[in-house]
Amino acid sequence: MAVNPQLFKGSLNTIILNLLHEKGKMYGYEITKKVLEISNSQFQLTEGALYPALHKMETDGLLEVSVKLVDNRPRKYYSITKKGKKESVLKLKELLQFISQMQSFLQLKQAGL
Amino acid sequence: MAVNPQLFKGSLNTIILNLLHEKGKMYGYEITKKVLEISNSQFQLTEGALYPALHKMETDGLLEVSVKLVDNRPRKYYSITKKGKKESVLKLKELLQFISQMQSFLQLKQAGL
DNA sequence: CTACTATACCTAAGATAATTATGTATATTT
DNA sequence: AAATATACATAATTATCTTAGGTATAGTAG
Repeated sequence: MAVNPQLFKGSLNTIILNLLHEKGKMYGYEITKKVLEISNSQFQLTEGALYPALHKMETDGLLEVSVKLVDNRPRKYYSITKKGKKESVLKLKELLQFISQMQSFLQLKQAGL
Repeated sequence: MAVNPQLFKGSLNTIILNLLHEKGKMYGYEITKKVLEISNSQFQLTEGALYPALHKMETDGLLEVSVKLVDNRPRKYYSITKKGKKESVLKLKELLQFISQMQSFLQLKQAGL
């Protein structure tokens, strides 16, 4: 009973930013696994969606990268910048507003408006 | 303090279907005004988004149309089909799941996971 | 009586963002 | 030896929305 992935689309950056805000630093592959885990396998964040999103947020100055060599393979750790933290708080607010908005819409529906 | 319109994108059809499920029949212009009203002007559903969505749902058999002449102008009333009702219930479930999913994500965040 | 606003439909060009399908390469498990 | 997991990445396509425009009638404001 997976959640319609369409709904997550608008919240992708919000999820990533808040994860990084919380965890400090993570690398791409780790993020995909973590999101799968905390969503009980309901939100499969594909790499084709993730990597371009990470690159864009880096370009926008929300994230910064440090590369580390692990097992002879380079890993790109993303951490959140000051600007990114502001953005993550903002996006969290927006998400909460959206949720409350949709809930009141559904309540109106049940009230028979 | 308007809600980020990006978040509504994935819920456009859900909103339209549930409105029509509730109200019986509505026409396009009426839907834009109603959505603006019940969202306290926070979600401006543009016509460029609405009409293509209505046409697609009609093609998909979720909606059906009856044209009425009001003040010498044709109005296209959309009503929901049996198939559309099933879809609206499904989409409502998906939305509630998404909301609960995001809330548990935010709780995990506050718990410091 | 003219201009603006509201009503009511619509589409097309462009932007954005996701999916799907690949591609590369190493390490581990079967 | 083959398959899976790890770890990065991009390109083509598709979906969906914004922006901007178009048509037309009716009512209101100056």
